[in-house]
Amino acid sequence: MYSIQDVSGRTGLSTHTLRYYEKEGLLSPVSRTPGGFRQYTDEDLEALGLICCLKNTGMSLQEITRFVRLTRQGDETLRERVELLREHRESVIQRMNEMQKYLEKVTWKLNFFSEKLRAYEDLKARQEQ
Amino acid sequence: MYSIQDVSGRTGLSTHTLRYYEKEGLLSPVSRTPGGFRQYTDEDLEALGLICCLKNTGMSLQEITRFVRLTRQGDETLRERVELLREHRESVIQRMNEMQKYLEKVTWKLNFFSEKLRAYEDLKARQEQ
DNA sequence: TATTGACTTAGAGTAAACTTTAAGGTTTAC
DNA sequence: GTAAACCTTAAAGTTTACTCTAAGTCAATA
Repeated sequence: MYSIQDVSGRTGLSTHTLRYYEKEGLLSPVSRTPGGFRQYTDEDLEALGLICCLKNTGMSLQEITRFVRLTRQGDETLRERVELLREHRESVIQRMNEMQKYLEKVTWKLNFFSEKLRAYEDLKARQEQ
Repeated sequence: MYSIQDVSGRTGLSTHTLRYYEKEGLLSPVSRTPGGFRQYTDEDLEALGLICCLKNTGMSLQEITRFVRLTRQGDETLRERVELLREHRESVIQRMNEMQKYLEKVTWKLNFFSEKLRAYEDLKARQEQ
């Protein structure tokens, strides 16, 4: 069992964000101590891991919420969930390919400017002589 | 020479966004017809290409604006621009590596659910018999 | 027992990057 | 020559994902 503070440390999400996610339905209601404090289970941490994974690959909180709701509805929704993940996976791959291309352009520009800088500094050095 | 509409079509940016970028200083003031209409040059298109490249690799408009301003200041700022691009390149590579790891997790989850779906449908088929 | 940190709800505030609206002027195709 | 299409600026509005504040109560630790 983990306090909200523990979970914040482990996930890198602020306590505000953790409560916000729960309120928005990204995370099932977390169990409480008799006094009403949140007690996160290993399962909750696992769920948060998947949420972060989806979020960090560009899925919107809205879509993640949809996925989580489907999960809660049980095996009836397996097909839909598989479909959702498959589409997400494709879009991530596509985005990574795009990124790769953009990265090549950045690298090209960087080399171009590096070369220009070298020439410029050579020139300055010669002028100072 | 290209109208704002042409450029919108070529870049995928809306005419609103093109004007917004110019107003915000991401793009140097575009030349005009006698009537005041924007006339984009090939150079402008080139500049927009770099802007989109940086934006699509996660650079904020603020940072892009900084980069563009440095470019306008000439060779004095070459070192700074090289530094900026180098740092950006590193951050893109790091993000891509992270994405790769997250993608593996998504793939794993997808396979897990696919298998579960297969088992579930088998079960249903057997029940229907 | 005092202090620190947790809890609640509700709602306001923030930042980025657009996106739309308002009110009007310019071009061009028929 | 006129209507449709396209242009202008300035400013307000939208969306996403938080982030913070308020105001009051409860729990745990030194």
